[in-house]
Amino acid sequence: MPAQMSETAKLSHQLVELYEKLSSWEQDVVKNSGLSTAQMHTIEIVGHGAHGGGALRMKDLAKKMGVTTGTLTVMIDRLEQQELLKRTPHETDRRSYLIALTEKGQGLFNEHHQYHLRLTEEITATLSTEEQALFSGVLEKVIGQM
Amino acid sequence: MPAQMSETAKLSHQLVELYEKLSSWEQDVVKNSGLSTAQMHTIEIVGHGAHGGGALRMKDLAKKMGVTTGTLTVMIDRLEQQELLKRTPHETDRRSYLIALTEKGQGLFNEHHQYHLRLTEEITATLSTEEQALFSGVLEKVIGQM
DNA sequence: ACAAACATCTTGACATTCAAACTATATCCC
DNA sequence: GGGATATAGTTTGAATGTCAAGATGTTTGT
Repeated sequence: MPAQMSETAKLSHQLVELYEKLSSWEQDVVKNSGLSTAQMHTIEIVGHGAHGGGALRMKDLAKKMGVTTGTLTVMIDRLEQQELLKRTPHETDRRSYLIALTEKGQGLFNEHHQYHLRLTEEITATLSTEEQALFSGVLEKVIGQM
Repeated sequence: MPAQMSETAKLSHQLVELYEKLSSWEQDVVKNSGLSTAQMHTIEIVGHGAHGGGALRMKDLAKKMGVTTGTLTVMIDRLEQQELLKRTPHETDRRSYLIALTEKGQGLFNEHHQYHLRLTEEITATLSTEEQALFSGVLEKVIGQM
């Protein structure tokens, strides 16, 4: 089915392009913060966890980020040195820590979140309200498929 | 405008989520290839360049990837050792090389491209033909805004 | 209470990355 | 043409990121 295939190829290309652009946008934004992208990514995940399901343990955070706990140990060490986040003992499991943002880290997260909102506004500026709702609906389906 | 704002916040969150999922999907796929994600990314850019505008110089490739030329030198060294791509002298500028895929590299690129197509098919499986076309149209606008 | 499983940290070995210094070539300007 | 300047790529040194394997302390199941 060549017609169908060609539509898939087009969409695939667009997804790659979107990904590339988001990636380089994020790199540019992060560059001005003094952190590496990996460090900012950690801040983002921890910050999001704080909104959603609460503080994460090292293991869960590592899994979510796709790295080993050994990698995460030094990452958290560095961010803790910069007072952006902190380890607090798990209440019932003394092997575990819960990783949470400090006030300073929360501030950085909020600031970065604002950048995301601004980017989203920019890239949806040409869409009508209906198109935005539609885009959102399709994204929900697409994300659900992954 | 809180209603408008809330829609933007939702879209922003969805974009982040899409990005995260694409990212971890790519990591999983690449893991089984023996290359790092950065190396596969290089293969992808060079491969795409080959379709579009022809072979790239080191400097252009570095810019496209958001790394310094120093970083790219060792990246290309490694990929050349693995015979996935090669430097060829620039015809008129003897300071420059043109970076191109070898046959082996082209094979890897094609294989990876197939993975992308398959993923795209999967994640659009629940969309009707109209929704797909609509999604594609919105993506085009969005990408154009970046 | 004891063994097995678990969560984290530490260590050692590489890979990745950048900025800055360096080499070779190209371009500009007189 | 020829010297000054700019550019392309490489090399170097230092910091960061990464993993696998082993060590330590904790929890769980029996």
